[in-house]
Formats: sequence, C-alpha cells, structure tokens
Amino acid sequence: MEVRKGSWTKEEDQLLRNYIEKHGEGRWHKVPFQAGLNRCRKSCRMRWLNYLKPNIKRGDFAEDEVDLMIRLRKLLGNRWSLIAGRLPGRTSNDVKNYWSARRRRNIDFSIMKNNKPPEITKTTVIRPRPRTFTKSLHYLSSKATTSKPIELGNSSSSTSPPIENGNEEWKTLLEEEDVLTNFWVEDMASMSSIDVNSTEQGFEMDLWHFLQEEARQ
DNA sequence: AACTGATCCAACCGCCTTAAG
DNA sequence: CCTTAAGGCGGTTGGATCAGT
Repeated sequence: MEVRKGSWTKEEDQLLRNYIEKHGEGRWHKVPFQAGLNRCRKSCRMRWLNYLKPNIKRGDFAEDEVDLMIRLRKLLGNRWSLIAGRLPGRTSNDVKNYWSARRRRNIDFSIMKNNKPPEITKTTVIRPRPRTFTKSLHYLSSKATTSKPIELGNSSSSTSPPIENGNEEWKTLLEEEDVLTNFWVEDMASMSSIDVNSTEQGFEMDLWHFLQEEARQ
C-alpha cells in the first residue's frame, strides 16, 4: 500500500501528537504503524520536528535572531540544524527557508546591517563535521586526537559547551566572530596546506574545543 | 475582477553517518 | 569486514498566498 504524501490533515496531526505524547520522540520507524498513520517515518519525524512540537515559535524572525543567525551562518556555514539549535523555538527548516528566501531576493545582510553595498569576497565555508566521533571514523583513523565523543550542543558531557545560558553564551563567543573566523580559516589552511574545505584532510578541532582553546589564551 | 509574477513555507528527496547483526 | 536499517541533514520542489497591474 502506498504511503500518503502531501499536506497533513488535522486528523493525522492529532494521531501523531497523541502518539508522541504517549510514547515520546524517537523510534520513528515504529511511529507510522503504531500511530495508525499511512505516512513514512521521515514524514512523521519532519512533521513533528518542524510543525507539531510544542515549543515551536512562529512568525517573523526578530532582529536579534537574524543577527545571531548571520553570525552563526558565517561561522558554521549551512549547518542549519546547528544554527537552529541556538535559536530557541526555531527549526532548521525555518532557518533554511528564511535564508534562502533572502538569498533569492538578493538581499545582502550587510546592507541590512550597515547600509553599505556588499563586498564581493570569496566565501570560505567551514565544512560540516560529524556530531560525534568514533574510532571508525575514516578521517580520524590516521590521526586520532580524541577517543571521547564530542557533541555539539549537548550539555551532558563535560567536554561539551555550557548551554545553560543558551544564546547568551554564543552571542558572547560570537562577539569575536571576525577574529574567530579568520583564525579558524588560517588554522585550517595551515593544517591542510591547500584545501581548507576538505574535512578529510584533518580538520579535527570542533567548534567547542576551538573556543575552549581560545578562551584559555 | 482577472491575470501574472514573486514570495513563502511545508513537504519531499537523496545522501551520509552510525549502529547492529 | 560487509550489509542493512534507521536517524538525521541539507537541497530542492511545488502549492498556496500575496502584491502589483
């Protein structure tokens, strides 16, 4: 039997909501069957995370949210889920949609912020990194620096960023965005000698550890 | 009122990573 | 090791809505 596609009905939303309230998030492969939904697991997960989850914020982005988004985007590249993780109530889909909408309209954020024409510069994207490291990770196999999992945005680990203060912590860190970005790019360039975009070539310091190192100095 | 182009945003798709067998 | 299933992510699509003519 074909799974349903397209917009969700109120009934489907309610079924999913009921299921999550009863069983909690996760085990998405079981959700469609157990909730009585004729949807694929991904569709259920997407619907919950982007629409039904209780703390989701709707409406326009506030100025400080946009500001933070710009800084995080500059620092992290298109890591929408990470960026959204620092914007309470916003989903990665929201952030992604917001950003691409602005890009389509060809509005440069520097104009919004500074009333200056955009500078044409080469964008250096810091490549995505896995959220956790394992020994089997191919690019660590030759030069492992840590055997502990590193988790971005998880306060449970002693090596993870303190996120009790949420955005404030990051805002403070990002005050130094230019310094950080320049340092980071230079550091990456020196590590890989040519291609700063290549994760394979040993970019091993994650955001938090990098910031920790910075803080110590 | 009717048409059209622009914009928004929910949803889909394909790919990657990880864990388990 | 290899395979497979599941979770998760970013890019893209397309229908709905809005704004201008």
